[in-house]
Amino acid sequence: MATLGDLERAVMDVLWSQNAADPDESGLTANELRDLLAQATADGADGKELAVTTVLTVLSRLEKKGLVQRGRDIRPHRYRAVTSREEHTVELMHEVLGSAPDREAVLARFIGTVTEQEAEALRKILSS
Amino acid sequence: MATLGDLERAVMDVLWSQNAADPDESGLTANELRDLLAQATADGADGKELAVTTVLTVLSRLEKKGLVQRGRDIRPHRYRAVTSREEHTVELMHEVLGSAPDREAVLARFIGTVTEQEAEALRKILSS
DNA sequence: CAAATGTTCTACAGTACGTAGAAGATTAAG
DNA sequence: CTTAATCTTCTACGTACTGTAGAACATTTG
Repeated sequence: MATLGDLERAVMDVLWSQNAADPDESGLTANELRDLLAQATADGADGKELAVTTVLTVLSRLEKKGLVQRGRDIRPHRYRAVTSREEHTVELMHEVLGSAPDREAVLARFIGTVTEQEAEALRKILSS
Repeated sequence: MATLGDLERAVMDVLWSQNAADPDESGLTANELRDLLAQATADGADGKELAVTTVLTVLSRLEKKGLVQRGRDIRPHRYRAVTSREEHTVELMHEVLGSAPDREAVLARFIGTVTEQEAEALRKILSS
């Protein structure tokens, strides 16, 4: 599938948060994204403003990778994540799992490594 | 963690198969590996012999990534996978899962996507 | 229309990976 | 032990991906 770089990942994180907070939102513009990115990284120590073109380049690449959709009709284009973060994560997990010849063996081991709380949650889900 | 290239992956596959077939084996030499790789790809259409140095370079990189261990004491060095393919896959799944803020949500969705047979296996494992 | 704002093109540096030759190290053969 | 065969390390190069952004083109607004 698609392996993401640090910045690409950061952009997706912003888009995913946005989507989760306001599912009906039409998306973010490159400028809004740049500001949100600066904020997000400001927590740590970075907090630098990227050039808008940088953000746009990344967005184009993410679009090509199928992770981002852009509204081309309206003019400041608006970008949003195609899938939720959870869906994306599940896809990745499947991709990883699919690379193993013995899926069940992997699953068995995998289960052994999750927390008891998570195991409990899984039991519930599986019994329904 | 470590993302593997095509050749790196192919090498790991050979090492993992070897390990599975003969756990007490001391490993493979670069030359043996090269031959096995040629065989493996020969099934498809490739089947070309790589230069031994190519294999050695890849092995060094895999060693640096912590996926391969080499016997330096004996002289044709012998290489083997540090972990089993299953363990490795589980690690990757965890890595992916860990990148999500809501692990349980991801797990829930994930479960919904496995086959019924696998779900059954999971139930068994979780109930023990 | 001119100015402001937004988008696309092009570009470059850094890193990862596939690929392997050249040179140095070690073992085997005579 | 000296030479030949074998093995390992160093160095290198092309390609692809990513972060980064300026230059040029397009669109909207005043």
